[in-house]
Amino acid sequence: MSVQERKERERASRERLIVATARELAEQQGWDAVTTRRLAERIEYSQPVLYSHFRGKREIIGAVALEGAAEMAAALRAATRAANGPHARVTALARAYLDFAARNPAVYDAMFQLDGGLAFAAEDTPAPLKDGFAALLESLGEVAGDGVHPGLFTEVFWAALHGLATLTRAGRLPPTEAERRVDLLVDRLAII
Amino acid sequence: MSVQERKERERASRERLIVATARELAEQQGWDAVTTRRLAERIEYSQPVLYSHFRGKREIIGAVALEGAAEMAAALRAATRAANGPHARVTALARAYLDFAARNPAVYDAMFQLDGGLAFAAEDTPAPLKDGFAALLESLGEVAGDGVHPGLFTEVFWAALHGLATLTRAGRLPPTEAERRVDLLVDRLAII
DNA sequence: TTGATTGTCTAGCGATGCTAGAATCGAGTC
DNA sequence: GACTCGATTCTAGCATCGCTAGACAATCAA
Repeated sequence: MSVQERKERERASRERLIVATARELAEQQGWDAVTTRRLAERIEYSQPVLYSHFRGKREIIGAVALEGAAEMAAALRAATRAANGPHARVTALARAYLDFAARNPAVYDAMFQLDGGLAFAAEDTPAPLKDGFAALLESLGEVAGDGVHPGLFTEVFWAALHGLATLTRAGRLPPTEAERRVDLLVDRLAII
Repeated sequence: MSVQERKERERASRERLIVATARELAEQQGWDAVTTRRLAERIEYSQPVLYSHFRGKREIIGAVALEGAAEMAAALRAATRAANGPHARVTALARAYLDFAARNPAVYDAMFQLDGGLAFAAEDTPAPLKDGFAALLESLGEVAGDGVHPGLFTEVFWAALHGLATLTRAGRLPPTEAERRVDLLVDRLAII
C-alpha cells in the first residue's frame, strides 16, 4: 500500500508544480506565453502529462485562480485585522484588494478575466471563491448602512474595486491618482 | 480622377463590411469564433484582403471598439437628455451604460477587455474614446460634490459601472438584483 | 494591342491546444 | 534474480490559428 501512497504523493507534488509553474510563467510573460508546450518543457515532462492532471489549459487557469483566491482572502483578512474601526478597516481592505491585483496581475486575470471554467455565485462555486467573497463581506457588511442588504452592498463595493483594478491595469485609468480614488470610494460608499 | 474616387469608395465600403461582419460574428458566436479565415469567408474575399485594410486581427478589434464607443456615447447622451434633474440623469446614465454593455457584450469586450491596440487616457487616445468619457463627465461632473475633482469622480463612478458590467456578464454577480445595485451606487456616490 | 501597375488569390510557414498509439518503466510473482 | 503485465510517459501527428510570400489576374495608360 505504501508504494501507491508514494505515487499519489508524487502525483500531487507534480500537480502543484504544474500550477506553480503556470502561475510563474504567466506573471513573468503573460498568459499568452503560457502554452502547453512551454509549460511542459519547464516542468521537464512531455505535453500529454498535463492532460493527465487537467482536462486542458482552461482547468490549469482555474487551478491558478483558486490558489489566488485563497491567497487574496488571506491578504484581505490580514489587512483588516491590523486596522481599528470600520472606516479604517474598509480603507485597508480596499487598498489590500487593489494591491493584490496590482502585484499579481496574472493571478487576478485568472480569477476574474479569463475563463477558468469555474462556477461563480452558484451552489457549486469552489470554497476558495466563496471564502474570498466572505472575506470582503466581513468588513463591508458593517458599513452597508441601515436597510441595505450586506451582501448587495458587498457586491457593489467589490464591483467598484474590480473596475478600478482592471481599468487601471489596462491603462484605462492613470495610476497616479489611485489613492485618491480609493479614498473617494470609501468615503462615499461606506456608512460609518 | 473619378475612377480612383470610385475605387476609394469601394475600398472604404469593404472596410466597413469587414468591421460590421467582425462585430456581427463576435456578437453571435463570441470573439473566439472571429478567426481571419471565417471573417474572410463571410465577406467573400480571401484572407490576405483583411491585411490590406488592417495590420492584423487586433486592429480589427480596435475598429469595432471605436465604432462601439461612438454608439455608446450617443446612447448615454440620449438617455441623459430624456431625464430631468441631476439625480435622475445619473440614474439614467448608469442604466444606459449597463444596458449597452449587456446588449452588446462583444463590442463591450472589444472596448474594455480585449487588446485592440488602442491608447487610453493618453494624448493619442482616439476621439471616440475621449468622447465616450466626455459623455460620462457631462452628467457625472455635476454630482461630484464640493471639492471633488469632476474627472476623478467620473473615473470612480465609471470604474464601478465597469465592474458591475463585467462581473455580471461573467456570471460573477447574479443578474437578479442588478437594478438595486444601480440604485445603491447612484444614491451613495452622487451628491445632489 | 501592348506593357505595366494594381489588386487578389493560392499555398504555406510556424505555432497553438489536444490526442492516439507506441514505447518504456516498475511493481509484484515465480 | 528473471519475467510478466499493467500503469505511465513519450513520440508523432491532427486540425486550426494568425500571418505572409509569391504566383496570378484584372485594369489602366500609352
